[in-house]
This record gives sequence, structure tokens and C-alpha cells, in this order.
Amino acid sequence: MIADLEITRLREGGGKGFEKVFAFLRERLLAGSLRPGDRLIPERDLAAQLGVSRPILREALRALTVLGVVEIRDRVGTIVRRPDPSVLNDFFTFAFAQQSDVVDDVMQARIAIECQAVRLAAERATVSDFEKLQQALARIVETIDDPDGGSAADFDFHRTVVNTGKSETLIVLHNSLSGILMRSHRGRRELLQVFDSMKTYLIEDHRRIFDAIVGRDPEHAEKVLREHFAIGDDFRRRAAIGESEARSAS
Amino acid sequence: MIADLEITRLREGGGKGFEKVFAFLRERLLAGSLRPGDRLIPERDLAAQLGVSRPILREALRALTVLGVVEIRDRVGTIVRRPDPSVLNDFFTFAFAQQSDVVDDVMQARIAIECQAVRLAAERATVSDFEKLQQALARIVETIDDPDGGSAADFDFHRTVVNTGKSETLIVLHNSLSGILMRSHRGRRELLQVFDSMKTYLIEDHRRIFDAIVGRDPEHAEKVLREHFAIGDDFRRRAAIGESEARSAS
DNA sequence: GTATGTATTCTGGTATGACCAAGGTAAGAG
DNA sequence: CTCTTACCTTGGTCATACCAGAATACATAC
Repeated sequence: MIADLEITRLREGGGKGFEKVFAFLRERLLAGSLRPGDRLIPERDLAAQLGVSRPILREALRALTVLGVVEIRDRVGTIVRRPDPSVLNDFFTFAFAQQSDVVDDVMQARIAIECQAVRLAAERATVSDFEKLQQALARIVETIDDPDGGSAADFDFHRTVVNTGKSETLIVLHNSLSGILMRSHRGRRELLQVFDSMKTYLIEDHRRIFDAIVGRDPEHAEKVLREHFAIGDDFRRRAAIGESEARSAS
Repeated sequence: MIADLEITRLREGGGKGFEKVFAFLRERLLAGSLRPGDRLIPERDLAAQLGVSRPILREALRALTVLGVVEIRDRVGTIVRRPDPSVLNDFFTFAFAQQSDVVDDVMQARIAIECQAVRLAAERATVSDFEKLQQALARIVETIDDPDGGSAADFDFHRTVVNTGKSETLIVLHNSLSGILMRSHRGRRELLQVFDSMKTYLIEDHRRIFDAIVGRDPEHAEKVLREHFAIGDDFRRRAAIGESEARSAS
């Protein structure tokens, strides 16, 4: 599986050092002459063929690594991978790290993704999916009094719904966005204690989403999910108000 | 503006070499102790403080560069940048270079983004936005007989709609996804000639979307947009059938 | 002939030290 | 005080060397 890169004169005009190497590999990757599963020739040889030193080559390989295009396996070699969506996670994390006020904005994207996914889920779900969803639903009920586990179960249910939609792109995006939301707003569920009515809302809403999917009703599924988000937002709003009132009263 | 990284003992447990450095910088970036505009200390010093060699440090720096987090300026220094969404474009390009059959799947994500954005657009649009939308709509009408310009105008209208939603996240995602769709499926509009009825469909649909936004009706806006996508999909399907029939007849 | 254990080779991971070119800056000339 | 210039800084790159573990070949034992 050694991919011998048939270096064809490697035009000198293409930038210096790193840029040259990176552009070369990038082109090979995009053109398809390097395919997932291929193993590159050893760093030393490749560096020699490309006319650069090993550190420079490694910079380029490392750059491709963070893009998820290749994988450098210690004492094995560099192999081409199918781009791993998890790098999106990295990027989004960086991109939205600075401004924490964008959480609400990211939430808009999550709503977008889930609402589309739930439609697809209602159309594409298999019996196996139904079971998974039911299990996820059961976990929500079980952990309703456990803030930590409850949050996980909630997240898991939504993730299962998106998976049921069977759209790779939606799944990838949802994972990335969820990561951001969990990191920057972890414990948003902790205000569960405040409103006891929230418990029934949580259970009932998710059950209605499940029912809509089982009922093969995309339209209704999205409607319920959207309401679910809206109500959750409302709860958070009221909690925030209550919190600030509590603070000002103390 | 020099960011002196007050290395605090840098716990040794965090992986070896590159991983350690990358994790360290990542943490600083995410925590906010390194902010956009800051300039890192020179590579030599930083490498020394981190206890790694310069090549290794440069690997980490280069990795952050491809993520758009920092910028290495020749003979000036390494400065922290606000992550550039264009990195997403790069990634998606890699990710979907191999399998071109994922276009339909990416389309699902685009629909998701736009349907959410059009809701927000209906709520948040300003008079200025109305004008921009109207101009975009006018361009669609003007270029209805021009395949090239028409495609651009179509895309531009949708982009304007998403912008009107004023969600940074949705805008970024939409841009990236649009890039993929344009690259891998450019000229999907070329089948315009086939169905003359498509012209009226194009104009009328976009006008209805515009009206719904102006009418501040998120629900209806999404409904119309969704139908717009569905009909477009149907057109493409029929065109594909007609094309294959034409081929088999020849 | 097969299986097992060992030695050699290959490969990535890292460190050192050095050289170059050009941006920045401060000392020196006017 | 202004302007020029030499120096120092800083990224960009290279060459070499050593390490540790995976991969492989080989020799030995059964």
C-alpha cells in the first residue's frame, strides 16, 4: 500500500519550503492520487524526494493531521485517512471560545440541525431505531432526579434522534455544536431543581417527539421539537430572572 | 503586546512533546489568556520555556495555523488571530473531495440551516434588510434567462436571506456548505432550459419567501422555503430522468 | 514442517546547533 | 532634530544524531 509519489519535477515556483510541501500533498489528496488507507513513504525518503528537510516535512504532515486528512502513527508510518469530522469539533471550539455570548447563537444552529434531522428521522427510522429511541427515552425517565445523569440522558436522546436521521453531515455538525454547548454552558440543567414542573415537561416533550417519529409524521415531529426548544428556552429565561431576583434579595 | 506565558510548572503528565505543547497552547487560547492580537514570545524562548525543541514547537504552531487560530508572520512573530471561518471551507473541501455522492446529504444540512435562518430573518429583518432582499429578488428576475448569472443571483438571494437571520453561526455554516455545493454540483442550474415552467417557479417561490419575511411570519417563511427546496429537488429529479431518457434514445 | 523466541531493521519522535534573510530598532552621522 | 546605517531579533530552513518501539527476518527448538 506504499504510495510512491512519483515526484514529477515538482515545480519550484510554488512557494518555499513548508508551503511547497503542503501544497503538493494537498493537491495529491484532493486529486485522489493519495487515497484513504494509503501509506506514505517514510518521512526521510519523502523529505528527500520533496527536497526539504524532515522537520519541514513534519510541519506539513502535522498540519494535515489536524485537518484530519492523514494520521501519523508512531513507528508505523503516515497513512491517509478519510477526513475525520472530529476536527470540526476542534475548530468550532476555537472559533467560539472567545466570545461566550455566542452560545445562544450556536443554539440556533443546533435547533436548525435537529429540526431537519427529526424530519428525516420520521421518514427513515427503522425498527432498530425505534428501540434505541425508546431506550434513550427510558433513560431520561430514570435519571429525571439526577442532574448529572439527566443531562447526559437528555443529550443522548437528542443525539439518537439526529443519528436516526441518517444524514452524515447533520450528525457531524450536531456533534460539533453539541460539544460547544456542553463545554460553554455545562450545567444548564442544574436549574432543574428550581422548577418541579420542568420534570414533567422534559419527559412529556421527549415522549411526544418519540411518538411523532414512530408515527412517521415529519411535520409534527419538527413542530414538537421546536416547541420543546422554545419551552426550554423559556424555562432558562425564568430561571435566570429568578436567580437575579434571589441575588438582589440577598 | 507580548504575551508572556507565565509557565506554571506545566504538568509533565500531558502527553509527550508535540501533544504537550499543543495542549498547552490550546488551553491558553481557549481559556482566554491568549487573546486575538497578542503576540507570542519568540519561538526559541517559548520552546525553551516549554521544554521542547524548536522544530516541535513549530509543529504545534503550524497546526494552530491551519486551524486559523494563530498567524506566523515571517520575521515578525506569531500572533493570535480570531479564527477564520474560511478554515471550514478548507476542511469541507478535503472532507468531501473523495465522495461526491454526499452532495445530497450536504444539501440536507443546507436546508436545515436556511430554514432556521429564514425564521430568524422574518423576526429580525430591518428595513435595510428588506431592501437588500428586494434587490436580490430583482436580480433573480433580471437574470432569469442567463444560466450563469441566474445561478449567481439565486445563490445570492439565499445568502442574503441567511444574512438577514443575523446568526453568525448559521451564516458561517451556510457559507461553507454552499461552497461545497457550488464546487461539486456547479451548473445544476444549467438544466433550466429544459423546463420553461421552472422560470416562473423560481421567480414566484423567491418572491413568496420575500413576502413571508416582510410579513414577519417565521412559520410561513419556513414552509415556503421548504417547499421551494422540495420543488427544486423534484425538478432536478425529472431533469435527470429526462436526461437519461435522452441518452438512451440517442 | 511448524512454532517460538531473538536479533536486526525500519520508522516516527525529538533534540541540537547552525545558517540565512529580512523586519525592527537604536546608535551614529548630518 | 532628522536621517541613515549597522546591529540584533525573529521566523524559515537544514543537517545530523539519538532513542524507542513496531515490523520483519532469521535462527533455533520441538
